[in-house]
Amino acid sequence: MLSTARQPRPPGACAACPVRRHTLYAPIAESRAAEIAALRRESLMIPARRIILRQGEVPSTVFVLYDGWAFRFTLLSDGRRQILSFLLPGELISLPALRLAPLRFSVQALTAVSLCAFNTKDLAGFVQDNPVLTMSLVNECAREAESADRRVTDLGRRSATERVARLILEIESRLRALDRVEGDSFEFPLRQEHIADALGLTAVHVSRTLSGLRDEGLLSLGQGVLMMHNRQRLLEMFGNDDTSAPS
Amino acid sequence: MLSTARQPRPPGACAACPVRRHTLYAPIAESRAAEIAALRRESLMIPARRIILRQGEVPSTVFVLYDGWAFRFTLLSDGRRQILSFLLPGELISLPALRLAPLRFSVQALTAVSLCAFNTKDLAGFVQDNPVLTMSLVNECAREAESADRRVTDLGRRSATERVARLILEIESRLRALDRVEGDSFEFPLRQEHIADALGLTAVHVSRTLSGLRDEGLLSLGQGVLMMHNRQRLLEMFGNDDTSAPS
DNA sequence: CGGGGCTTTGAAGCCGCTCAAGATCCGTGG
DNA sequence: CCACGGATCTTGAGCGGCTTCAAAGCCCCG
Repeated sequence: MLSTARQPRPPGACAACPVRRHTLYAPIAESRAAEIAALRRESLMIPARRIILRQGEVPSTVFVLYDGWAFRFTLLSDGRRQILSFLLPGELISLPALRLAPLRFSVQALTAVSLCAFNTKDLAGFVQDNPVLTMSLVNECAREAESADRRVTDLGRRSATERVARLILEIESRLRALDRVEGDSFEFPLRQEHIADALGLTAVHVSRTLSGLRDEGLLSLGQGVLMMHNRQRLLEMFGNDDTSAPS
Repeated sequence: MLSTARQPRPPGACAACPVRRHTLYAPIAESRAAEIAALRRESLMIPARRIILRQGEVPSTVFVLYDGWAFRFTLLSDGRRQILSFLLPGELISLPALRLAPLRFSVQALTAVSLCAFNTKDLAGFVQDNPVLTMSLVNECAREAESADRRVTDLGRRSATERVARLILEIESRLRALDRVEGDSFEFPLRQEHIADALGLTAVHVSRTLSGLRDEGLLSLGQGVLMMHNRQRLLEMFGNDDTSAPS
């Protein structure tokens, strides 16, 4: 069952890591997985809602999200929150940490998550010694920049309905790449408040917006599972410009 | 005189390049400037408003902006425009080009502009062969990501007045690092429509917003020159969270 | 002395916000 | 198994920030 509350899988041996091909170090030959394993310091299980990294700190640890969902965000002085991105299994938490500069955002577990921890300096050194990994890092960086540009465009120039639909399409596309979409439905643990804080809206208006999409027969959402009733039409209406990975 | 209409300086010898210490290849010893010079293919003068790079193409040339202003943007199918960032002298146009992937944005000259052109593959090779440059590239990338995050937060969670004030503070801070601020005033060639398209507003409302700031005695804007009458207060009111480089 | 681009100002309207009350869901403990 | 309580979602009513449409003023260049 696609339950939000299920426990995340604990990380196992790197050699058999199912998310490996989606991580930064994907290009490393399978035979060299031992080198990654040697770098790994430990693995962690963290409950939902726990803060993983705090804005302002200089983390000595870099995490790879093994299972579960997390998100990056900033808090304004008056309490308003902006979610900058959602993090899915296989993703690094996070690149900027490799700079040894103070973090400009915090990271919080959305569901319960499991993490692999690497020493920042060890990983940085390993990346520098492997040109192919460095390119992988630059690529990863560029992909993140593209996704930030897409979000800026959504916030600056699109309506609430467009934003919500496009966020859902983006997540579906990323989950599909992870092979976590079954038919037309997939795990979707975001609360409406998360959607609102990511898209510059209020939770109340997200509720109305989702009702609208539901009434149009485009999708339904409940029990932490999202179901697309008409993915084709959703794509035509909202995916035209540049959804990350159209299929 | 700080005129928008002045001709941009044409690039001279790399060894004497005044923007060198602000570019990607800043860490390269001055004595090795010849290696950069050898990579440079040509230099260009481009008039205001000309498109420099087009969304969708895979540019074989990477440009460094030597003098003048430019901006990155995307166009939606219905004609709406979102400006993603403004480019100032010394900056690369642009990183993602090094990936040899189709560009997700276009670049346009805001003022007349002079550029140094490098062959994409040559530059990519040079960067890969110099670990210190690779780190520089990653850093540059991370800085761009941070700035995109800041823009997302502004668009998602701040009022029109906050957005406009913070854009001005950001540009002032970047120009200051380039030593292009004289006292409280600096060159500011953006039309109100550029501000609007960068901040998710309309030009009309930017006009009202600027009037408000002017009436508060905070700044004045005309002839392509912006003057801060009370930088201190402007910083206190709008710079609290994370303006790129507070001074 | 025109004329085109840009800015300013006004009036009206709409999208999304705020405040508030109910309904529903879900984990917890009896 | 049921009852409770907190979190989440839904719905309504009224408001406000920003937009749209429009007209007039300004500025600079030719």
